[in-house]
Amino acid sequence: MTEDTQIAPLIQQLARSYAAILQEQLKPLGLTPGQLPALQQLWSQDGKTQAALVAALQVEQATMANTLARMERDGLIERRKAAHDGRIRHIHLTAKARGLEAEAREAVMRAEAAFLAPLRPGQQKRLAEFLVVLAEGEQGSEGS
Amino acid sequence: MTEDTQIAPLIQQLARSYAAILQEQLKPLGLTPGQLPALQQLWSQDGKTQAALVAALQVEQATMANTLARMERDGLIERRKAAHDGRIRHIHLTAKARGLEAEAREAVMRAEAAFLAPLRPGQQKRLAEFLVVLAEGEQGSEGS
DNA sequence: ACCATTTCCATAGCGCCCTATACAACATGC
DNA sequence: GCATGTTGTATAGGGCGCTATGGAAATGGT
Repeated sequence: MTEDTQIAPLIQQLARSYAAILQEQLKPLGLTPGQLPALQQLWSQDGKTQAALVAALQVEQATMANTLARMERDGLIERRKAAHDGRIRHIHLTAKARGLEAEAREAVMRAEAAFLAPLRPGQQKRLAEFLVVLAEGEQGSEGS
Repeated sequence: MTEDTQIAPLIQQLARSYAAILQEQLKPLGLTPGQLPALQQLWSQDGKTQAALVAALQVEQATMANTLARMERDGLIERRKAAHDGRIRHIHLTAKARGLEAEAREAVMRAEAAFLAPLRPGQQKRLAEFLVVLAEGEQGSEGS
């Protein structure tokens, strides 16, 4: 029956499905899914610049600027301009954001677990391998 | 090193990556990725209602209404109200949209092929099986 | 010193997803 | 027959991704 299963649309659907699960887990914390990657970066090292976040997370600069604006509006971060270079703004977590780290980490783990629940651990591992190949093959596939 | 590879974010990234590839393939046709699912439904059977499209494609009703509004604006569809029931609007393709079917089909196949290129066919098949399990497990997991 | 370029960030505008709400048209109960 | 409920769409508003553009601060060449 299902001879051409159309993998790509499935992935898009799963991405939306996971976003919904994660959003539900994050709602009690007052966080949104899009804020998480930036928060994780800043939890590991506070004071990064926007350019550093853009480089670490694979999003466009404008996307990051907008996400940071929402996070500032929500009282999660402050942007302080560097003394020695007026272009650069270091992103600093507020006490509120620092206090959310443990709970957020648990929420992410719950979301990931719920998302992957239909697969057994061994299958999850093989799935991850395939996805990594796809992700690495997609960008800069040319060359060795 | 990579003990918890974080599968879900990978899927989100791949979904964005595929969207970019598909968008590039569709651009010459004047179509956008979000219009495709509705178009495919209508190519297979013209005149479906919005409710039928919502049921077939897994999106919210409001999302479909907005997508259809953009498609109407772009001259791809017409919405005609049913004679016997003033609530219902049958969605009909324009000649322009009908003429794009073959090219769009090829564009989708090219996008899918480019996306999956890093994996060999056998791996693609196993990946598809995993994803189907996830997709089916995610929605309505309760019951038999 | 100055002009051109580069670097870093912000803004405008759009696509597509969501929830919540509004509203018109049909269906039903009494 | 009329109020009540249900059904099919539309609208409002927001998140998060993108491209394109603008602007301010540093840098580099002459």
